[in-house]
Amino acid sequence: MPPRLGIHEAARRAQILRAARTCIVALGYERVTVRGVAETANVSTGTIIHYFGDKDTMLEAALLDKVQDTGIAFRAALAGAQTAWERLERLVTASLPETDEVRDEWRLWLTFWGEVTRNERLRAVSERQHRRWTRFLARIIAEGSASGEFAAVDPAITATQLAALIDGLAIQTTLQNPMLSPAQMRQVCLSALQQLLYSHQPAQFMST
Amino acid sequence: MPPRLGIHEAARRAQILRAARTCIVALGYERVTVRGVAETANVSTGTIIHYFGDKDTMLEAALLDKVQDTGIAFRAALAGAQTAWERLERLVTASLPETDEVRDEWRLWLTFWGEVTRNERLRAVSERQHRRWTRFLARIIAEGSASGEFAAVDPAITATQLAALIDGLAIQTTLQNPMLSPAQMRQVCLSALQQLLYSHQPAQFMST
Amino acid sequence: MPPRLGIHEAARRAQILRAARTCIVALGYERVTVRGVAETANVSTGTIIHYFGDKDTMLEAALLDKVQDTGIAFRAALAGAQTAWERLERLVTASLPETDEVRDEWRLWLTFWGEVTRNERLRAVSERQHRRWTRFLARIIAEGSASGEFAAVDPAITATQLAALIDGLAIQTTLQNPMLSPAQMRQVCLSALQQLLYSHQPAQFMST
Amino acid sequence: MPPRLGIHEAARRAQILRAARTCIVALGYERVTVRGVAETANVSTGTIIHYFGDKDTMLEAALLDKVQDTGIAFRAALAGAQTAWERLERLVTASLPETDEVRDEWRLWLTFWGEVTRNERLRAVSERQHRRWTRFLARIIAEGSASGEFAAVDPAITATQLAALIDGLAIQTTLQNPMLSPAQMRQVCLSALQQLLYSHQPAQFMST
DNA sequence: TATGAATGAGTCTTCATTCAT
DNA sequence: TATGAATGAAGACTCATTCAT
Repeated sequence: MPPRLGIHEAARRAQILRAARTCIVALGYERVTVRGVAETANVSTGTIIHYFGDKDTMLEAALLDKVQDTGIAFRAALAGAQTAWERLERLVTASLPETDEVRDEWRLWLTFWGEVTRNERLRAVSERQHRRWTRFLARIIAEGSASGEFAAVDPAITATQLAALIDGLAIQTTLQNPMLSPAQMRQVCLSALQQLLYSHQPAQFMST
Repeated sequence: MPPRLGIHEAARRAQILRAARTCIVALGYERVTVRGVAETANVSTGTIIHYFGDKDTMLEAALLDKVQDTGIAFRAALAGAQTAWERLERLVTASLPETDEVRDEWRLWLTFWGEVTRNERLRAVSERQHRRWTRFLARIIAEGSASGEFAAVDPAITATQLAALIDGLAIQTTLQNPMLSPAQMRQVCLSALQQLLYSHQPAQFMST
Repeated sequence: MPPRLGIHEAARRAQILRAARTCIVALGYERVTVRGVAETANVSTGTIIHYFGDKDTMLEAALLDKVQDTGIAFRAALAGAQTAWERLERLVTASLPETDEVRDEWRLWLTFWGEVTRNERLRAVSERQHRRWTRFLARIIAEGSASGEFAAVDPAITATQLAALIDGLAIQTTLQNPMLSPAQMRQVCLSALQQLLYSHQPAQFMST
Repeated sequence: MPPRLGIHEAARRAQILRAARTCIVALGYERVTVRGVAETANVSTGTIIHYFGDKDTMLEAALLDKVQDTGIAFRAALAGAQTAWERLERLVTASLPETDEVRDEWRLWLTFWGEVTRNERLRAVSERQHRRWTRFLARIIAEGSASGEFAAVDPAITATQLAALIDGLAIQTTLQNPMLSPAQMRQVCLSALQQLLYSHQPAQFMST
């Protein structure tokens, strides 16, 4: 049964990593215990060590596994969008910490950022993921600019601004700040985005 | 009954909290140990428990102590600024994770956000602090609007946008993302801010 | 004020020892803490060490202080008793763990016995106190025998039997065994005592 | 899944509990440390927690384990006894704190009584055990009465008296009181017992 | 004489990891 | 491959004791 085993193994790994993420979101990165993940995943502690070698490796894998495939959900959100604005609007909407699923994903990001400052491997992934995400946004913005839908903005800069805006707003919304419900986050975010995309670029201010 | 005990005690507390923050930044919230803080602060573990009752209380105090007085540094940064724009520019500049001190403060915030999701008391402080900070920004923006220096924007909304922008950009800069050095962060942030403040408010888009 | 000081000191000591006994009864010998006694006595921990040198010395003193004066209450109980039997009956009655005060005293004895097995100094006091108590009983029994009120028993042996009976019954009654309420203890004890004192001494059984 | 785990586990538990009793007798209930028990039992501290959850649960188990099976040794002592008196005599003899084993068991009881006052679970066991023991004695006494060997005494009351006598005497003997060696305890105890069993029940005294 | 802040050794307990099965 | 009993290092916390005041 050699071919089957690989599949089985992959399923085990995925099962463990999912359990690990549940634990991370519930308890925080460092409060996660191997035993806790084992129970959540319905396996023994030995199995986890068997698959990942040690706890830290498993926890990193749990973060990376999720962090790296964020794009998938977004790509799905774009299906059927007609204009560049509509696409950006959908991405923003898909980012709102409105459902438990999305909120848990943001919590994972908050945890992730907290860890990245002290873990070089995570840092590399964070950087790569941010590059992917801003390039993805920049491409859409560039299309909108090219078609005349948006003003002639710098796609890379505007994408960076949009990404920061979403992250910054999502922090407060995820933390359940009553001043920034998901609906308000949407409004505030799209309002800013509109000004970034449609307004005449004002006279350049001094750079550093 | 030793004289001036209150003063001495306050100094001890401050000494311990400073040490705790050093440990948090270096190791992460949960990896901090009482022994570690004690050694950093040059006191015994017993002293820490004596002053704070338990580890968690001390760690919370360490976060709150810093998080709550952020405004002080900012107020200092404003001295001598002539225009509203100049004031905002200085605040942005003061926020750049350029020096070790500011970068450590941002690291503390990243850690803080990671913890807030699981700690109601921290959540309340996070919210209060965000309210203070955005109101502080809104007041400056309102002055600029009133004087005709800025367009007639909604101060509260624009302040929320600016705060999010700073937070979102600072995450990447603090994490040493090479695409967003402190200088680049400054440029990207001020560029967005200019568009938010000076451009004609475009026709209102659809709200939720 | 030299003469006053001695009095004051004695009062302090008594205050501390009373507090210590309260703590012992409530928590058990070893669970008593210096801080706990200090708070109960409304003094500082330093004061306790000042007076007794260390914790163990204080705890021993607390036990001895009480254990040694047990006789006082008993002597009072005898006032007005006409016959030897009446005297013994009153002593038994005074021994019943019926009031909180007497029950707490028995609890102290239970604790004391638990400690004596490992503390030579306490052992010596325990022995002396038992000798006093049985001699006290023996004297009354001898008087009753001499006057013809009781049979011609051996006072020392009968006193030992009575003391054991009281101790053994009091254990169960103090532990709130529902089969042995204070009233039942009284009945069972006096019933046995009557047989020991009034019946014809049966033919001597074999000694060891 | 290791074979016969149940058996192995039971042996481990017994090994730990025996070590715990050794420590209790040597040091006193509260002075026992997990580390000490672990070393005595030749296991790790982790193993103890693994089996019992926490220290208190283990200590209780150590007491209960012994306290509950006291009857076994006594039943063995009865083999070959012809008369009811002989049976009681053997029980008394088996109770003498003469050997280290029996003395240690009495020390355990002294410790146990000291703890029972503050532990409801232990209290329940103490009560149950006392009921068992007195019923066991009462049955023998009833047989002796029925056969005409003893006077027509109330078996329950006499059993309670005998049990108290044994407990009370054993305290002093266990505490090595020179006035009450095991041999003397035997004599004093059997002497009283004889009067309780053979003498004419005197006219009933006043009940409460 | 009396205080109580400070200490740090020692406690229980947790938990990642090992390893025999 | 998978288990989970066992380990023991490391953690938070307790508390008797010291000592400057």
